[in-house]
Amino acid sequence: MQNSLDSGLSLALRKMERRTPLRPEARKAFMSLHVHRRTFDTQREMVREGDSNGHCLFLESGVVSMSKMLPNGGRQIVAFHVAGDLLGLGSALLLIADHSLRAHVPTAVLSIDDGDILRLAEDYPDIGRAFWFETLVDASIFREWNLNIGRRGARERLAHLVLEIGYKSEAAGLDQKENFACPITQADLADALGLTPVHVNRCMQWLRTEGFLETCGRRIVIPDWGALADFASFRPLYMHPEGPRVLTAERSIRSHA
Amino acid sequence: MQNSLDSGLSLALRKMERRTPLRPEARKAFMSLHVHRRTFDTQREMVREGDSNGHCLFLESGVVSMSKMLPNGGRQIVAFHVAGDLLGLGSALLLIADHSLRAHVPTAVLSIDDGDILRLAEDYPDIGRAFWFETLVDASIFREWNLNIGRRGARERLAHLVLEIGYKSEAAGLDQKENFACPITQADLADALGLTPVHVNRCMQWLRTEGFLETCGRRIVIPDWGALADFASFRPLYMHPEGPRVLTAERSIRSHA
DNA sequence: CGAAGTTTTGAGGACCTTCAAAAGTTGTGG
DNA sequence: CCACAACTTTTGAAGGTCCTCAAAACTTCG
Repeated sequence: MQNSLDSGLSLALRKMERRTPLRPEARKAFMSLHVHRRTFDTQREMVREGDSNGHCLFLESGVVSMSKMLPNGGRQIVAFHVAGDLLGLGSALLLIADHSLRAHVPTAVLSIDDGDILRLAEDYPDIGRAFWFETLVDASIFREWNLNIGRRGARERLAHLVLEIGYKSEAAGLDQKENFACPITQADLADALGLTPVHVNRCMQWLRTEGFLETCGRRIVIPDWGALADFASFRPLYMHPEGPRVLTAERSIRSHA
Repeated sequence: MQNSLDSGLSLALRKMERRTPLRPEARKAFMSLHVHRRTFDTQREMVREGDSNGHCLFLESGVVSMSKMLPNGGRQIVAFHVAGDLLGLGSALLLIADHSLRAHVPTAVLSIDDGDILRLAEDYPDIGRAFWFETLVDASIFREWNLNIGRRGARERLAHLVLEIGYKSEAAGLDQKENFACPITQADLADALGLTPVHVNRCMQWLRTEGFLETCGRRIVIPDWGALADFASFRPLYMHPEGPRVLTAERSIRSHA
């Protein structure tokens, strides 16, 4: 069993190291994390708003959304995650989950104890920095969603989300960004965009008739990436693919005391 | 000069320590940070989207907004900050600013070199954890804004923002949450809420006629906090006033190698 | 093959926007 | 201290985007 779990962790490590190279000791410590695999069916809630935290989740395969609810029943999806993502890094330090996590397809996660994550970040500063960076990127994506929901028209808004999902799928090594699986229903897209399912459907049709995209089954094809990116003013900088600042070699100058 | 700068830093420290107590060495290292004071007039841009980062800012006094622009001129304010807040912690690790910062009243900040922040986080794990926690809270607030903009009606949305500003003012020790300075124009509120200034004005009038709030000059009074919080489904949990998880004493169990 | 879920269609209406201008407030310099 | 300019808030009217409700067509899955 430990072997198959290892292979899952190494995916997380590979993804993290694409941005932040780690020192060998840190890599070894990461790989020796004690993990527990769990699987979830489609539409299954993995974490519920208000739960007390306890575990970080590494998404091995599948698609997961993070959402918040209103007392009147309104739901807002605030993020989508694909294989390779670290979910709920927040739970390492935040005591109570302020959001829910839901699987959109059959999904496998590796569950890691919060305390282990925290100790890892404390003992290995480069891992701590990598976690902090991931959190900063998440925050930046949330800001872009604010802009998207607050200030773009419905068609641009939908287009922007579709481009983001394609971009992330390619970055995760799952698909090409111009042709990718998108197993998210229009109702869920609506919840992510602050729109109604009916209106998402009409916007989707409009994007198709304009030739901006094609759908076949649960797959999306974007014939001219540049044209759609231009239409939606999509610039992937907000996902910070350039990676974090690297600390310069001169670590000696320590203090000003 | 160093003395007055010290008093600014100690405000930051006090605010951070309200959540995360630091060890004496860490506190001392924090206080010996090399800082540089800068002041900005009303409506002055402090950081522009696309700038390369270099400095974190500690907000000593004033009000600052973080915003993002669309090519068509649309602006979305994604956060407001008050005295005591650490702005642009992100710039420690993110190379390029994906947002602008603007002063809304005459404002003073202490500017700290990114590298110093990074080294501090690396050398003192408790400071690193405090920075990470601040970033997690910021991310949580962005999520709540997604929900606010995406799923609440205009009046609830405005009410929610007003409550957040009041709550933060009290938490920062500047005012009472039921009676606080709000030097933000309706046009800027509109940019934060994804609405037009005209509609913000009408919502404001409605909130007043319903008795939910009163305005006098640039001050807001909330006669019945509970009633307005209920109307806007405002629950401050998303700002995580409970503070971060504290690491248990047994630090010895290190690895599973 | 039937059941459940998802996408599509239609019609009417609400919420919020746009544009334009007046009234009120704040700040500045003579 | 007043006068004036600049900014902010307020008002009105008309229109568009997006919503609500409801039902039909299509797809997926057991």
